[in-house]
Amino acid sequence: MVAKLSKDLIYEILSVVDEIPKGKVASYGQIAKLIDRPKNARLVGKVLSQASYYGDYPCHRVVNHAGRLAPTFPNQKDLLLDEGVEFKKPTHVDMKNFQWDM
DNA sequence: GTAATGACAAGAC
DNA sequence: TGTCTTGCCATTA
Repeated sequence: MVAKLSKDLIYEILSVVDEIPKGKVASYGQIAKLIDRPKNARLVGKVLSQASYYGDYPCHRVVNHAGRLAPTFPNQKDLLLDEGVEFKKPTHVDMKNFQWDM
């Protein structure tokens, strides 16, 4: 227990993250919209930073709108590559082909 | 109550 | 995609 965010937010966000199909990535904005909070993209990031504490969630499939990975999660790239997600650049995912298509 | 912070988004160039 | 600016929102001090 490091920082208690709204349990509602955490549950909703992690619930969506858990639905991201393997080999795909979703943007914070996408998730924010799915939880009915289109402007809470930043909150999503905060919750995700603690996601590992609340449970086992594929937070590595969540990237920002530019396809960049989390600054505190360097291993994220490796995990994505292992799932088939390609990187156009060392720091950017190929969003065009691997963004979660709903 | 106010200010600062953050794994961001969207628009403009 | 990259960088800069503005906007949003919840948490923390």
